[in-house]
Amino acid sequence: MSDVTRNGGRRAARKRDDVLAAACSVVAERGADATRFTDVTAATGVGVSTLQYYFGSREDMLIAVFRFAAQSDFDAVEARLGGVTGPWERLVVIASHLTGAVGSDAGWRLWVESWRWALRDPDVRAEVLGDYTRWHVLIAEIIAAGVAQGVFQTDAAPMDVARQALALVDGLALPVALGDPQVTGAMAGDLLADALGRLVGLRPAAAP
Amino acid sequence: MSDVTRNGGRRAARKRDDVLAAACSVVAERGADATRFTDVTAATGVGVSTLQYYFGSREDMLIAVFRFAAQSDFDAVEARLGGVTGPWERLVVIASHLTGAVGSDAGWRLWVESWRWALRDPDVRAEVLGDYTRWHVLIAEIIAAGVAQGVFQTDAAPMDVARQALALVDGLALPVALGDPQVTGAMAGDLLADALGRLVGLRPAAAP
Amino acid sequence: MSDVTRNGGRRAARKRDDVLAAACSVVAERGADATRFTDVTAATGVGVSTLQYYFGSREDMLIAVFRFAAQSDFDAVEARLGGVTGPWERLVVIASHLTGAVGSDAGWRLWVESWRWALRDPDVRAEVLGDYTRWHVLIAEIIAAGVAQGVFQTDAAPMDVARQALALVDGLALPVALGDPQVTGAMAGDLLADALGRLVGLRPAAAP
Amino acid sequence: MSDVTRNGGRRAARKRDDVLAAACSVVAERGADATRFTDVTAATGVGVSTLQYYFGSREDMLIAVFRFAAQSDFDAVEARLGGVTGPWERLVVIASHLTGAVGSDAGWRLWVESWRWALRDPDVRAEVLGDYTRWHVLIAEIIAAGVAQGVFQTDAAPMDVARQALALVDGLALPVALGDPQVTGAMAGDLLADALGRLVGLRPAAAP
DNA sequence: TATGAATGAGAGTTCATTCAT
DNA sequence: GATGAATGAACTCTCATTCAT
Repeated sequence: MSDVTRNGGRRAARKRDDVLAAACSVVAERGADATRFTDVTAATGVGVSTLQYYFGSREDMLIAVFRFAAQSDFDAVEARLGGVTGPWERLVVIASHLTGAVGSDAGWRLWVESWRWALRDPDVRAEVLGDYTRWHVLIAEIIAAGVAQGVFQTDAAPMDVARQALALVDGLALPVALGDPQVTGAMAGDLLADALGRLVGLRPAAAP
Repeated sequence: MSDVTRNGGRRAARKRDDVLAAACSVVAERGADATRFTDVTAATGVGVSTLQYYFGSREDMLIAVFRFAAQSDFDAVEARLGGVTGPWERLVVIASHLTGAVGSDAGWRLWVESWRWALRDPDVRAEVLGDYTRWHVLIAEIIAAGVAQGVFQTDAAPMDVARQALALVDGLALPVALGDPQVTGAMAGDLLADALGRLVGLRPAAAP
Repeated sequence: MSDVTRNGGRRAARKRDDVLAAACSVVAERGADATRFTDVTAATGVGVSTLQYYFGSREDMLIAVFRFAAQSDFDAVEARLGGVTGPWERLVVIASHLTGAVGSDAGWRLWVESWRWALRDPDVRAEVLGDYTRWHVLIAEIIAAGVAQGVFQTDAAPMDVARQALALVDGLALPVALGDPQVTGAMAGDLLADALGRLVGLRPAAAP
Repeated sequence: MSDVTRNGGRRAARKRDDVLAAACSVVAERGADATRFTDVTAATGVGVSTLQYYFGSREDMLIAVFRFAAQSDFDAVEARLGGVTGPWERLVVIASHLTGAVGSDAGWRLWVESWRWALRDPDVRAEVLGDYTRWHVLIAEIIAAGVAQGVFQTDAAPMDVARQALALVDGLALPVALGDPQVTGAMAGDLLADALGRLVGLRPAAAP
């Protein structure tokens, strides 16, 4: 394979990823069921046939979008966790990312779209549950570390606390995404921090 | 007019409600976007044009389903709360209902479908937020009563605790609905009870 | 048959005629093909079933409209011809009526709708040709009288001249109805009078 | 691109035109309002979706038919005028074409369909008025030439005479198209020639 | 590698009509 | 005499997909 070909391949792969990123926005805005090839076409300037060439069927494209979005989310959080060492602060980073308090709520919307698709598609379900577990494990590790460091105080299993914590995050993202006037982003952040603090047994001294 | 006419009207209204109930099942199973007139037709034996005669457009039918399901949910919980007086027990009733620990998870699925639709339709959003507030208020009243009776101990505003509690319920329903093998219904119930207890400051003496 | 019944019948017949008149307006505005029961319903407040009770099928209703409109037109012209005695003046009355220079162009539009329907429906064609002949005869009589009185001068058969005259009227109504900015109603009237004058050999002395 | 591609494009364009020509017949026979996609499908063997791919919506197809027919008409007359030089003869060519004395009356029917559509659609109206003016101008030029050559004798403006002449043609086409037994094609031709002669002041010497 | 042409399947909607009252 | 409920037929349109280039 010549350099030219390889460069072409790389360029093509990059273009495919660009299209994928644009498709994410479209799916986040319109919803997966309502996303047609034409919508992605309009958002990217790439023809319908080309999309099919890249992804296969429409369903394959949507699944590619879910996977891409999930990975992007995880990557983004890992990047933001990079310099943060305190268990409580790490928890807050994750929470604020997922509730969309930082960044747009496209991530959360795609998360919901993935859930929904997973309800009916076994393959997607497996992937979503896997991602779900990745979050649980990540959070559980933070909690275990917090307990070990004496920042948190709880005798519950870290994995259980992680499940409770992630449930809280997901559940609080809803009214924010819906634009509930009674639950603004800032309020949601406070409610979330307060509840997380109670769940992990945040010791008063460490409270903000 | 005559009794016959009135009965005819009543019978018609009942038939419409029967269709609506069946449509709820269909939407819960297939998802709102994927629910076609023909799907409801297959589930009810009623012709497509009759569905349109009853509901108007397909969208109107879906919205009718959302409304019907939300009201049914609320009615069911109120019925189940009928003989329950203890604040903690009342809270558990609500939680167990919403996570589908009792009854099918059709209710929760429809709840998710409503959210999703609400993200894009302002009218539905207003209704969903209204329903959301109804739950908040119901839970807040229980919490306030629990605090007054000394069963709960928290200095947070009951409405805020209610928001945290409902978020937990919503968030924990997700893995259950997805059939996460690591979070069965029973486990979710325990996790939920434990977390709710921490949030409302359930006094040890009252713990089950 | 009691008086009450007869009055009821008369009242019913009048109502039917009112509906028919309203239906004429609807057909003139929307065109026969595009006129639905619903459109007439909206214009009259009468329910669809009642329209069917009055007229039978939709097609029957349209044919009733054509017949009603044709008769109304003829009646209106005869009324306007009542006090007019001069052949040239009588001709002008007819011309001005048909081109819609006087009154709305609903009459002309319905005339066109009748033509079109007649192209495909033999029964309507027979009626339209009959009406057409009525106009020819009426005009031919006027021309014969004009020639007899020495107001017109032509050696052509009056019936032939009548056919030419009516053709002119019909043909000039078109651009007026279309709102051709180059052929206003007044201009059309002048063109028509001029051309009719030439066709019937209007003697200069009688020219306006 | 390549010859093959270009041929493909040309072939496609030709096919579209074939379909258009067939659609003209269908519209002429059934009327525009009554022309369904399936009617054109039956007449061409081309699938419904292909028609939509070619023309867009059903309305767009009808408008394409109108435009195509109008242009065809004009082209045909220009072709027939090719070798004819005498003003009177040229006038007769136009008249005989428009009344369908030569060729089928599909052209005239489509002309009527265009009028009708133009009554309700502003875009079509503009096009129809434009075509109308083209005919007016063509006829006016002939009349002016005839006057200049001394074949015609009239002091009216050529454009006005053209309007009268075209009105006559349109108006006489009606009974012919309707199959009025009292006005056969030949008679209509005579009536038309006679009336046109009077309108343009055809000098006896030049009469046929 | 990338894309336009063509097409079939399926959906929502309109509308006249029938039936019962 | 008049009308609402219910329903089947027909139509337009959208959209994913296949084929050829």
